Amino acid sequence: MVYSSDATLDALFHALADPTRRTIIRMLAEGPRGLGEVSASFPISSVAVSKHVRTLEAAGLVTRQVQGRSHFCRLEPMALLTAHRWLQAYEGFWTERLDALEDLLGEMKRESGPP
Amino acid sequence: MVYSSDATLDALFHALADPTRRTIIRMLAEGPRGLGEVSASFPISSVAVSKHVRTLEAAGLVTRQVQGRSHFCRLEPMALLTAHRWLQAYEGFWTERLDALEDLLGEMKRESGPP
DNA sequence: TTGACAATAAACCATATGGTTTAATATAAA
DNA sequence: TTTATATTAAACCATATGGTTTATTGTCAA
Repeated sequence: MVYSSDATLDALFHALADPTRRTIIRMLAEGPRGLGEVSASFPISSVAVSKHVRTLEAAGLVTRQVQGRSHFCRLEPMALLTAHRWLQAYEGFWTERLDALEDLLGEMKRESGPP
Repeated sequence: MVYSSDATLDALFHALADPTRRTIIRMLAEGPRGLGEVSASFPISSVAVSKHVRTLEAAGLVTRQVQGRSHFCRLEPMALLTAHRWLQAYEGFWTERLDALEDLLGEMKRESGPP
């Protein structure tokens, strides 16, 4: 198992905790975009969007390629894997609950049963 | 597909973005604990821990059962499923990358090949 | 060379966050 | 009935956050 430091997870989950940043991620999942284009799709200032992108970069979720005066942003999905792995450690707990729920539903069906 | 509101994801990822709160989660994954016991295992004040637990409750990650003057906390793993599902939407992206990496490694092995 | 344009830096603001200490509240035990 | 215990409420503090507006900086185009 690969462990990620607290600081990494802090930055990662913090980056994901903002709706604007999650929207940027969804946007970049469709392909790399210029910062200008990203910025234009939000009702906040380009300065604010720029900061959000920096936060995403700090979390390793986005990388940037500068070309003249345009900056291109690319999603780094491997960073999401880190969060996914953290959650996977608890996967057993919810599947357990889902299974219990399924069993319960099965019983209810049998009880109200086929006439 | 079940969608979770922005506010839900905000609260959830924010709750996960703090190392103390993640430790509380790990602790409660072993079974329900009294708030006192949880509190005692951190170097911060019980008031601070209490606030963290409230944050976890707000995110739906923990529920509390009051028994006299003791409060018992229980992990609610289904809340984690919400975060997991959000991440799953991007699962394809990183598996793609992992596959590419695997292919590359395979090629390198073949090239340095069996003599 | 002179503007226009894309992006950041700096300064600023209101609010949120994570922590503290000191009441206050409710329950258990003496 | 006191007194001790478990927890929260309130007030406070330093710093972080998400936003703004106004310089700056660097690059492309006229």
